[in-house]
Amino acid sequence: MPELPEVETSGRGITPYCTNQQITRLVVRQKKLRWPVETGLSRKVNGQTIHRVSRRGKYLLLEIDNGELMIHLGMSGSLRVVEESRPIEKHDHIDICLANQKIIRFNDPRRFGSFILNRQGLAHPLLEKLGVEPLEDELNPDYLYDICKNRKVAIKPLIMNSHVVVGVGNIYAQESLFRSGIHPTRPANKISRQRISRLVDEIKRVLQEAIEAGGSSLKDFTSADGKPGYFQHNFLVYGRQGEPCPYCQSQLKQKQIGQRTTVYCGSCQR
DNA sequence: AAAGACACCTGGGAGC
DNA sequence: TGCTCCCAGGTGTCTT
Repeated sequence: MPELPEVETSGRGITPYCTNQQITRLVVRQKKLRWPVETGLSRKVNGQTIHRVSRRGKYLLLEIDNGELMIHLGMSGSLRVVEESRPIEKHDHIDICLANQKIIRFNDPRRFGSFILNRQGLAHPLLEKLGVEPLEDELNPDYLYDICKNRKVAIKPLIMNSHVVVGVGNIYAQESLFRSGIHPTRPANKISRQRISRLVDEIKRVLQEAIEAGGSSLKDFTSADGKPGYFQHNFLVYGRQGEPCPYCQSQLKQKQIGQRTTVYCGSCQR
């Protein structure tokens, strides 16, 4: 399940192989992704050079001559660097073939991902309304508290709202709320500035730790066997319903909040 | 404007 | 073993 740390790690993983490389061919085997892959995409990017890899939210941006390839991994997508000889596997939907004989291969079983040629830069409809980057200074206590004080919605869906802050998915929302001792259903406007400040710190910390863990577990992005493998992080509450709270030992609870499963500690989180 | 429901899709696990 | 059912997850879009 690619959350921001996996996206960041994927970007770093492919960067050394594709930066300043010419695209010799683009192969689309499956057009039906989250949005249909643009007709003639292959022709449009053929011969262009990838100048830079960056990230906005969970979108990876591969800057090319006349725009950028905007890749979203959805919930099950992955990118791998493979040799040309590597057999095509199930759900290998798109190949970016490069002049250095490497292929950036996009695999996505659930096809919630997307592969878009963006000619509008940050004005693209999918980018223009995105909230702040969690690891930048723009996510700070002032910013988040200002938003929270006017909202009655539960804090968990609020921090998962990509128009507020990008890159906080279900897993890291649960982890950061647990670490900051805030109950996931607490209305956003009923949380003190001090506690919001703590939450901001924990969001940054949990994401940063996961990126560092990913960087070490993914050092070879061309690894022969298996997928790049989303790193196993030591989650404190995610997926641990019924287990004892790591802080107070009381049994962790599970609840649907905004159609998303949420695990939390009823005594540590208020 | 805010909040909630819903859709998209497949693999994997549970229950029969 | 095989079938059916349900769930996970991100996020855009529609409805209230």
